[in-house]
Amino acid sequence: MADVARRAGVSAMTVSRALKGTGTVTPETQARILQAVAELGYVLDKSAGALSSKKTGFVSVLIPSLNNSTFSDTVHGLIDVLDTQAMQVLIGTTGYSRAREEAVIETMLQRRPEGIVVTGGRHTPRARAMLTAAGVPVIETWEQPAAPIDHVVGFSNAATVEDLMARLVDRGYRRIAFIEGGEGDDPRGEDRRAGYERAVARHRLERTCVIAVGRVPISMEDGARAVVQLVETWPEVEAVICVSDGPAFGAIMECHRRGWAVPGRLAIAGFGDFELARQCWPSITTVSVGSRDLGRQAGSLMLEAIAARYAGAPLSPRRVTVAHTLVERDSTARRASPPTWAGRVA
Amino acid sequence: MADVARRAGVSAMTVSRALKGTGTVTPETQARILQAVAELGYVLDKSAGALSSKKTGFVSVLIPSLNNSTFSDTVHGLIDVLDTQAMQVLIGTTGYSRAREEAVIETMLQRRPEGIVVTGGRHTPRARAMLTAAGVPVIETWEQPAAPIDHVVGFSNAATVEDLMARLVDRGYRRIAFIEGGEGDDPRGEDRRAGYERAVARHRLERTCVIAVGRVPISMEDGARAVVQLVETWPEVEAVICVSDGPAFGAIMECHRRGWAVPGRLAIAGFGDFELARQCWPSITTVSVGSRDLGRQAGSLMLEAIAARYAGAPLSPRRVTVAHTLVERDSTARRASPPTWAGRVA
DNA sequence: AAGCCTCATGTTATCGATATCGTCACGGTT
DNA sequence: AACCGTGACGATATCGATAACATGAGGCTT
Repeated sequence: MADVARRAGVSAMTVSRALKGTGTVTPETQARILQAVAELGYVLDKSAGALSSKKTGFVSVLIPSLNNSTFSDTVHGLIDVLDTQAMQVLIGTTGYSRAREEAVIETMLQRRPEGIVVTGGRHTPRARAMLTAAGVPVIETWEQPAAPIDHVVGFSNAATVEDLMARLVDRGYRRIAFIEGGEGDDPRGEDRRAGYERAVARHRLERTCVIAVGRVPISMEDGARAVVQLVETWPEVEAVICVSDGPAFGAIMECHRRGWAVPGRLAIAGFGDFELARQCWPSITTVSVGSRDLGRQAGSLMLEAIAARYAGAPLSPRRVTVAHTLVERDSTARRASPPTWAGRVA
Repeated sequence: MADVARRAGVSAMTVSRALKGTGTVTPETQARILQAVAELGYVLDKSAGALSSKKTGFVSVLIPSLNNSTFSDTVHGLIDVLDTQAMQVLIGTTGYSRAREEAVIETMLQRRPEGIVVTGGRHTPRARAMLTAAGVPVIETWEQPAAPIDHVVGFSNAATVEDLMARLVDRGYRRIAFIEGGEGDDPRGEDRRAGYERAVARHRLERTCVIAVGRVPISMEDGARAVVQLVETWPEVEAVICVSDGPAFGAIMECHRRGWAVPGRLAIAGFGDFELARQCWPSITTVSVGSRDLGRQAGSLMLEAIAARYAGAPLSPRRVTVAHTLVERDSTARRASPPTWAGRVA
């Protein structure tokens, strides 16, 4: 930066002002500086800037995995918003493990983010302590923790599945099963299952039928395996809810392979409203939670919280509930099961 | 850090040494320091460390989008490897736009990454200039640029589709179409299409049939629309290759909806070997490029290049070609078309 | 026993920017 | 004409760590 200053015939301070738009600089000086910058190919060093201004321009976000389109949507939503204020998102993946989450949080804190967004509301005690002690806004997402660390932008996973169950019961299904992950730590999946169980009780259904397969996040293939296991174990089951759209899709494809009509033989629903659910044949009944919008809302709240903190009036903990929508599609249609091949095969 | 030093009765320098494992510190001193750290809840500030050591611990990676499972797989592979050396990955998304890529590169350079991984081999002139001038290892991935900036870990998109075409021709298909994106900048998609065209010429097929729909990256729904358009435009077409597995899946589902047997009426192939392709019914013939492994290889090369640079012997540009594999599945099976419903509908 | 090496630790300078305060010139006010 | 406010810019201190060199205590060599 000193080089640029010399070349433009000004002080480093003026260069700094010119480059970040703050303070007052004469248009001519500004032009001279920008030209010097261009000639020298100078690039501002934000690490240094961060050190003196105590603002890193980072917001950390922790998600279980990048491969899950649902969470990457949320991250995209966050980026959409934070990008407008030139804030950069530092992404960390926790691999559905609280222990890894704790480790990632520690790494992240070393970068002094101005805000932290985490997925879920259950953490190791040390993780929780670190988040609290960080002294920056924290947003927990995708759940509705009973005792939030700070802010929350989420929804109740249990409630979504309860609603879905109510709909299925309304459509006349009584023997409804649930497919979930067998190993690993997936609090949101557990909540959904709890919602299923509550619904079974509330609607006085005969019994709960839960098939647990694979390691979270369970795959399409796990769904395929699970549906077979389900039909073998409880042949009387009429409908099944999968913990997410991936396994629901796998289950449907397996039914195709075996010639089990969906929803004729078995109605299948998922969670998440992946693109796949809309495009699948039959289209999959699911719950939409608007992941990208969830990310955007978290982003806006984060900007507000950061600004408030610098203004000396930290935001008191906010709880934003994002709406979920039941998307009823063909895979649970009660009669005239749309995907029947009768008469359509050439 | 001074507080920790005082509490442990040592100098800040010793604390620094203890914390980053470098240098020599007596076990007792180490223990005392770690205890002071724990008591004070002190967290190292890497921005400051980066400034003085001139090592940020960042590697930037630019991908078109997080939502594309293929690229996130590559990023995961990168993280797998870089994590072992406590290097953090800074992810930037370019939204399939060279202009955005240029902007993101500039932002990234302000963070002084120790290495940069970009997707693709075509960039704006300024982007290229910035990458060159950055003075750190650069790896271009997912393509085989003719004139690389520095290192390359990729494959020829054209060659993969040529291979796939050869296989289809081998299976007896002669009228083969290609479905691609209509708007937007997707160099890899264009390469694949070029491979398709070369194959049409080489095998002396009657003509090229290209359907372009939607904006890149094209969706499942785009694939569904495209296949309808295809059958209407060229009813004689026997097989179609889609620019990726997403639209291939959408096309297959649309065929189901319309009662067009796959592969009986139309064989359909994709690209990328998404999980969906394996689980779909019929399973989708595709090209696998091992995205995660690609990421791992890029990661290893990056570590090597970074180490070499610090050792004063920068690595001369390397070109790593990752193998692609044809995965032939049911969606292009020539006869006894597996997915026929004859006799399986109850 | 003198000399040397090694190990653990301390001192000082520095990384590259920005916060803060100071300076100076200029134009408007009374 | 003296005064004051404002705008443009400079000088200095500082952010929090680490590189590089210095120091001193012991153990080892011959």
